[in-house]
This record gives sequence, C-alpha cells and structure tokens, in this order.
Amino acid sequence: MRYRREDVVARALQVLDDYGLADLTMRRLGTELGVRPSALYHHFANKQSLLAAVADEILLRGRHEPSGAWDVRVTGICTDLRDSLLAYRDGAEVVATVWAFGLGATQPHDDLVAALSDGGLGDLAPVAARTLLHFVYGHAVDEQTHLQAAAAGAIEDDVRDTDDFVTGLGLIAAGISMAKAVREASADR
Amino acid sequence: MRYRREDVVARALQVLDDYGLADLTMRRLGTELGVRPSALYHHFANKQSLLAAVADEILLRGRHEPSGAWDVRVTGICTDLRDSLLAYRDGAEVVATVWAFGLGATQPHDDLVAALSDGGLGDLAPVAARTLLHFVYGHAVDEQTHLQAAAAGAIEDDVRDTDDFVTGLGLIAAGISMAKAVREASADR
DNA sequence: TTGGTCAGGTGAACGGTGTTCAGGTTAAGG
DNA sequence: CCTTAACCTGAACACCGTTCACCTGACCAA
Repeated sequence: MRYRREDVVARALQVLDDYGLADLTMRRLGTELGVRPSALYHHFANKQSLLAAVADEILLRGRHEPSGAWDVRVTGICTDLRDSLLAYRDGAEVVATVWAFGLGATQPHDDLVAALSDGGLGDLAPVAARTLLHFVYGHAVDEQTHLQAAAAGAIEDDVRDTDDFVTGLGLIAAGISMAKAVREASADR
Repeated sequence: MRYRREDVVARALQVLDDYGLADLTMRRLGTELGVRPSALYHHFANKQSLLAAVADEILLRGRHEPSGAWDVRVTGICTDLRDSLLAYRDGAEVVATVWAFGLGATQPHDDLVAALSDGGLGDLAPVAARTLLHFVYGHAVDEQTHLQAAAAGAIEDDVRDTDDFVTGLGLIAAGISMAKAVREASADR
C-alpha cells in the first residue's frame, strides 16, 4: 500500500482525535499506516509541516462561508472556529500553535479581517481580528484542557463553558462596536 | 556545593533567559549547576513542576501591588503582567502554559477578579478576567515569537506591537465597562 | 516489449529527551 | 560521636525527531 500526502494527513488527524497530541508521534503515525517513520519524510519536511497540514484540515472541515451583516459575520466566524477546534481532541492546541508559528491556519484571521473591514473598522480591523483570535484560541485550549482533566477524573466537569464563551465574545464584540462608533464620530469631526 | 529548591529555580530562570525554553532541559540545567540531571528530581517531582516554579518566580519579580480606581487597576495589572512576561526570554509561553495546565501562575487571575469585583462586575468578573488573560497571554506569546524570528533575521521587526497591545486592551476594557453599564441599568429595572 | 525515471518505502543509525532507582555521600543536630 | 535525612551519583530505560544510503515497483516513452 502506497500513500499520498492527503492520506497521511487524514490518518494523522484520526490518530490525533483517538489518542491525543502527545501520542501523535512520527513513529506512532508510521505504525498506524504500516510504514517506517522515515517514510513520512517523503511527504513532509518535518513534523511541524505535518501539524500545519493537520491544522488546515481541521479548519477546512466544518467551514461555513461567512455571510450576513458584518457583526453577525464576526461572531459567526468565531463560533464556527470554536466548533472546529473542539471537534477533534487537542484540536485547539494544534491550530493555535500552528498559527502562532506562522506556518498556516490563516483562514480564520483572513475571514475576520475581511468582515471587520466591511464593517468599517478601517486600520483597527487587524488589531480587532487578532484580539478575537486570542480569545477564541485561549478559551478553546482552556476548555479542552479542562475537558481532558475531567475525563481523567481529576476534576468535575464544567458545563458553564459554552455560556462562558458567548459572554466573553460578547464583551469583545461590544468593545469593537464602541470603537467603531468612536471612530466614526471623530471622522465627521 | 549543595543546592536548595530556590537556587535551582533561580538558575533555571537564568538558563531560560540566556538560551530559551527549548534549551531549558534537565540535563542542561544539571550541567549548569554542576550536578547530574537525576539530582533535580530531589527538588521537583517532574519538569512541569520545575516550570511552574519558574513561572511563579517570573510573576513574583516585577510585581506591583494593584492600587487606584478599579478600571485603572485592571489595565495596570494587564500592563504589568505583559512587562513581566516580556522580561525573560520565552517568559510568556512558560507562564501561559503553566496557567493553562492549572499548576500555578494564578496571581494575575486572582488580582483581576478582585479588581473587577470591586468594580461591581458581579458574576461577570471571572469571565472578564479570563478574557483579559487570554488576550494578554496570546498577545505576549505572539510578540515574543515574532521578536525571536526577527532576531534570527527571518523577518523585519515590528515596533507597532506596543501600540497594538494598548489598542487591543482598550477594546476589551470598553466592552467591560459597557457590560457593567448594562448590568447596572437592568439592576434598577 | 523494453528500459528509464522517480515517488514512495526500508533499515539502521545518531543524538537527544524525561524519568527511575539502588546505592553512595555529606552536612546538621541530639 | 553518631545518627538521620537531605542531597547526589551512575547507569539504565523507553522514548523522541531526523538523516541517509539503498531498494522497489508503478508508470510512461521509445
């Protein structure tokens, strides 16, 4: 059996979801495919490239084309992004790390900047986009960590998390529309 | 020469600052102290505990007792926290990771919750505190990553980052005061 | 049909990691 | 002085990502 790049990515995503990021190792993935670890380096230059491809795949699946008014589009992008991150075990950490390293996972950022620019945020759009991203990533990583700790029986589970997310998102959204109002007021001095 | 726990932490912090998190290894730290790696396990149960102590040390140094009106206290805590994270190489990643794992670094969170509660945010205080933390940690990690990439000559450096921080922080702060206003308006129905 | 090309895979090694453990050593206190 | 406990050694264990010379088999042009 010979594999193509996408086959390896798909299998890596499955290993991630089944066993977690700590167990997503080149040797493990190789074994899962019935292949020596060194064979994987014919498809990816190194493990980080592999993880970048996995992150992009996570974002690609369950992607919804943003539509509607700019502000509902912004919260929609963030909510969909959160759902994507939580759809796979350790998905949040993988995507957040890849994005931080600048190796990929730029889709959510680009979508947010586009929506915010359409909303008239001007040069505030990039700052607002990154602020939103930091919140979504941070919150999702937290939630996934807690979820795993709860599954291990270390702590009792917290169902408040989803309310938590919309509340925090609402906080930032309110700040953004306030900044927009200030911006427009100073525009027609 | 025999060492105590705090000596090891201090030396670990120095190794972190001089060589970065990737080179802060048990063997490296042992060599730096003139000691076998196994000796370190008499002071810490594992590496994560060591890192937790390092994170707490980072936060302890350069700590300012919060004072003033609640809102200036909130932004003050966030700004001081950012300064602490950026004071040591890879400091942001260490503290953020330790906090995410729930092994320590709770001081900023506790301070923020206290300030926000004094500000009358009520049960919104914990959500707002974590939202602020996610922003500060995320932004600091980003900035430190870029800084390191710029030092390696990969990209040109970005001096906009500090303006970026206050802008983003202002965005969330605005959202918080708006939420507070809404909360108080609905209180005296 | 033949022969060449090349993506994909092998096998073995290299240098590193965190961690464990039985036993040795040394400073401090009764 | 002698005991106790904190500190440390030395060696190993089971992993990790990565490299490299070499092999293999499918495909395509001549």
